[in-house]
Amino acid sequence: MNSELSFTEENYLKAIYHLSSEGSESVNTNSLAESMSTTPASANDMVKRLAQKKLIGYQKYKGANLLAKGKKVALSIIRKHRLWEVFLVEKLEFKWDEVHEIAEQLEHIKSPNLIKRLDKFLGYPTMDPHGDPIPNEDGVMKETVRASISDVKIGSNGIVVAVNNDDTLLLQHLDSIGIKLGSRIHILDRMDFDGSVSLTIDEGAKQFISKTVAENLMITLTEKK
Amino acid sequence: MNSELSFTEENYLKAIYHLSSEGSESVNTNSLAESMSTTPASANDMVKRLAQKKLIGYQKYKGANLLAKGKKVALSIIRKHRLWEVFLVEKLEFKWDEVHEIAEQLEHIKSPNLIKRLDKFLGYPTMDPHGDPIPNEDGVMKETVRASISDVKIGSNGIVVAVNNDDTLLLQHLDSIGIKLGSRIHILDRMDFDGSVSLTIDEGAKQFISKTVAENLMITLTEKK
DNA sequence: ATTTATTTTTAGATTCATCTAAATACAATT
DNA sequence: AATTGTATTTAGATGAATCTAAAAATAAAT
Repeated sequence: MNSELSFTEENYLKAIYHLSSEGSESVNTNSLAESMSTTPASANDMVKRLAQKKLIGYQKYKGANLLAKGKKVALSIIRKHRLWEVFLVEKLEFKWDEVHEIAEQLEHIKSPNLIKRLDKFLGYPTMDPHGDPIPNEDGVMKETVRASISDVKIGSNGIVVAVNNDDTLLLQHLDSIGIKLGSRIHILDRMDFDGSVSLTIDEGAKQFISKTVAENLMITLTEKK
Repeated sequence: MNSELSFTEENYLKAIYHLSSEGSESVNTNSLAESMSTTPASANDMVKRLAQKKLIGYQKYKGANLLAKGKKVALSIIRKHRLWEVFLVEKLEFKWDEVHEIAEQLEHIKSPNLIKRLDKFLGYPTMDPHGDPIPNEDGVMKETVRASISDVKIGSNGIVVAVNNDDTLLLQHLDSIGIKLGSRIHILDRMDFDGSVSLTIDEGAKQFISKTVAENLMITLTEKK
């Protein structure tokens, strides 16, 4: 009858949410296992457990999908993760590429009041330092219209709102060339032969970024500069 | 070779520290079990594991005592616990009787940097909201000279620095009669027949507290008012 | 429609933290 | 020194969360 979930259970729910974009489509065992850095057998064990607790739907060989209860949990974990990231960056002066793994731990702290008060203390932010939206208490978040730099038209202007990757090396590379959340981007050109992109950052000098970097950089489109 | 300790292991080390006042004397199985709200058998299992990891000294039937490594861990957990309590009270505006169980979770967050930055953010406090000293990075803490109100001479003045008890009812009672950390106390009299004490709080009107309350209230003695 | 390859599931083990119940050691008294 | 009582330890089980290795089901390709 203990409804407290383990850290692992919470992490699986979060992974299913992320893998199924909004928690609707069903997630197959192998990709879940990969996302959790574990074996398909372990993922399958966990899926059965979560299904028994009515947090996810699951039928043999058909994959897993979040049920209402499970989606609620996933969104609350994501909310906590992102609020803690804001705290770490804005209050403790961490760089935005250092906060992910600490937030992975903090997101599991259980307290009915803590997150409410943290949210207030931070001034009710709607985005985390990576530009991802923070769900409100009911799990609702404003989705921003965003696109990868590799998909956007030449001549577009936008603001960096997310990096689709937690790889520390990539994040540090971006830092070194001066790209951070909130940076204003103007797309100058895209090279057909290797997919690299030339652009300006905050109205600065022309720079090149590789196809891989372009693919992982998400911007929201803006009209002009 | 994984040196990461589980939450439970950390909690046992902390309990041994508290039970052996400074981690020197040895702690017997039964009191450790009681302090961890578990059975002597479980405590004994854990003691064997911690001894194998060279965190505590242990010989059959002789009890457990912290070794240098274990004491360091215990003090670092206590440091984290108390810093988080300061954060919760001073920044998130929790009352000081609400923070213990949240800090019990936060104290296990692992990050080489987090506590350093939190400490700085809080202005390097030396005491937690309950008046307990916060160990520095090397595990050193300034011990304040303190005494229970039930032991102190009539006519003494002091400042409330700690409550030797986490019982929520007691903490709420203190709150309701206006006693909090930092309150200035003047001892007027002690009744022999029931051990109750009359005193003033922050130069206010004369009040009575029961023997039990007096025993649990620790003050540091000050010269005058 | 078979065969082959991939994905998914099961079966059986392992480790951690716990338990109950029983055995053993130590301490205290007669 | 034998007895009684208490503290401590062991033995054996249990439930998570994991693993490897093997079996079964589904999907893809000839």
